[in-house]
Amino acid sequence: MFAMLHEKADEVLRTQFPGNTIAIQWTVPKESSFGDASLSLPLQLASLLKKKPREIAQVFVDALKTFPGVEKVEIAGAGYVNVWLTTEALLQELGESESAQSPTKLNKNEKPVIVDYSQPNIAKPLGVHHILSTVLGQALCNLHRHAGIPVVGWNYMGDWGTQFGKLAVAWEKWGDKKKSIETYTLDELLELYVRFHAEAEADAALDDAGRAAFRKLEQGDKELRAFWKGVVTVTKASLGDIYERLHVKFDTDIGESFYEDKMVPILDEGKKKGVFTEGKEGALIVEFPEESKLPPYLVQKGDGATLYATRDLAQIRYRIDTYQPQSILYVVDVAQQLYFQQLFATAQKLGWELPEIEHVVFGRMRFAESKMSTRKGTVLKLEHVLDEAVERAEAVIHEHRETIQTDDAAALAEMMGVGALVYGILSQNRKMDIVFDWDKMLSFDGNSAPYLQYTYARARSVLRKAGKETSTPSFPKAIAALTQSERVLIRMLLQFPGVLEDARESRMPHLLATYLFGLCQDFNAFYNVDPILLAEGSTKELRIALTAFSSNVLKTGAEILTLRVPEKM
RNA sequence: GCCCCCGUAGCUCAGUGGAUAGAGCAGCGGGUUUCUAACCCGUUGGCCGUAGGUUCAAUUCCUACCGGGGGUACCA
Repeated sequence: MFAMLHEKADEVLRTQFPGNTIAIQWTVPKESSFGDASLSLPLQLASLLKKKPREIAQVFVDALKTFPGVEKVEIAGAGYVNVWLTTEALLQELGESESAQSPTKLNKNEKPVIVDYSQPNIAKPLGVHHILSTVLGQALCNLHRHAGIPVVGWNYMGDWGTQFGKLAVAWEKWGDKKKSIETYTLDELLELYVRFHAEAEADAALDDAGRAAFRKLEQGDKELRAFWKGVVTVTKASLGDIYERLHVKFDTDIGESFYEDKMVPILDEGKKKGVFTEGKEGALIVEFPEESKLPPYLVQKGDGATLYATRDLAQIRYRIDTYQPQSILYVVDVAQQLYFQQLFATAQKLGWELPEIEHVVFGRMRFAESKMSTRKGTVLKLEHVLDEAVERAEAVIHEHRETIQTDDAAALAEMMGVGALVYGILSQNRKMDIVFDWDKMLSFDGNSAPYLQYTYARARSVLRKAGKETSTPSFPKAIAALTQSERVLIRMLLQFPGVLEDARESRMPHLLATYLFGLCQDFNAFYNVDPILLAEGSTKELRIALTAFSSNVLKTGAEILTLRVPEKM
């Protein structure tokens, strides 16, 4: 229907006002008194043609008023064309949009999108701030998969670097040798790491020992390799539990260590091509043209050691060669924006044929009081925040013990608590900084995960009572007239496929979160005003179908955002 | 110094060329013989940081400035 409206308007534009290249853009008006679809094109045309906007609008009105499925067309305001659709057309359109509720079949011919996210450091527990990249990245993976696009979800582990040398030294000095390294907890490892930094402040020799140990590890020292492997094993096991709670899944967790033997060829290539040149103190750098305003980019230290930058170049090469991706998305915070500009510019200078490559930036998590530091051990652990969230959810559930319907309060608390935290992050524009505040992060009412979950449970409850729990929504052929709240809800439901597309293409999951919240508001308003089970005939049929449709959209949308919704609560 | 992001209601945030700038929280007033009141309805509250410019139309685009955050070669 909308596609046909678009064509018709385009036809009018081409035949009545030839020679104009303005794009037709139908919008869904905010106010329902402006119709189901609106066109502001006459205003643009008017200034180009030096004619009155309302006269131009009239041409569109005349052409559209007899169009099938159109109930009413009006000129409004300065020269808008507002179109109302017939009930039949709206319901038909709704039926056609239903496919957005289930994932599109995987298109195997399409090249994959690599999403690089989470990026934890080995030997350290996840801090709260890690949740940003983790859930944003997962939501982006889900959005693409839902559209049938192949995805490689990539957890790029920080499993290499000087910190292992330091940890090895700390373990050697203060560790409990009776315990094998695999039986250490992350907390115990962190303790060693923190102690190392505390003591290194007074004893500079420790740092040297740490660097020396890492060099030995790089050279393949057997004992250190075993230690390193043990630490990696311990960390992965511990991370796995948290990822499961967050409903986050990766396709690969190839980390930094994987690229150890893949950097020399890159360095050689860069030198041969004259892209890498000698900088201060024997370092290898990339210089960019004056007008780019990019400062030099360091790819090898003066002492010959490699850096994160070196590994990232090797990684781009590897990803292109192995996956031939259509795009690579780096879900990394804004502090590394310049770094990624330099990285991408360097890959270009090397003359590589690059896929679309984008730094999906997000703001930093700040703390009202003080900055976090892993080295000082002042990090707020993600696990702790999740537990606190679930505890708060339990308290809320307890408050509602008189009316609660759930069969599994523990599962509900987990769903609500974790959901509240995740929703708080995904409902905000990712570019904004987030100031960590317990009450703000763990909101349970208003625009929050529990509100979505409650709305879903309510809808499901109605469907259970109607005996329509499992059937797919079926809309009646004809309905006399729609109530105001039915119409508002239908218009909202119609927007779901477009929202998924916008959220995916702009890599902005909050568009989906905002939409779902709006849908809940419209559904709850409908639920409050229009009786569903007590209605009769085709009205009842319609309302049950709308309830089923809404609940399906809610569940689909929520799960793309990694949330879970309960059947009862 | 230079570069990037942010500045919208008391607070936290949506909206980013179009009609009267929205929501949540907080405040005030209502709604339960109806399918879950974890809800809904109404209401109070805005020089959209400041000043110019572009446009038929600017919170949205451009320029400058002010305020906050981040970055700016041997960390990742």
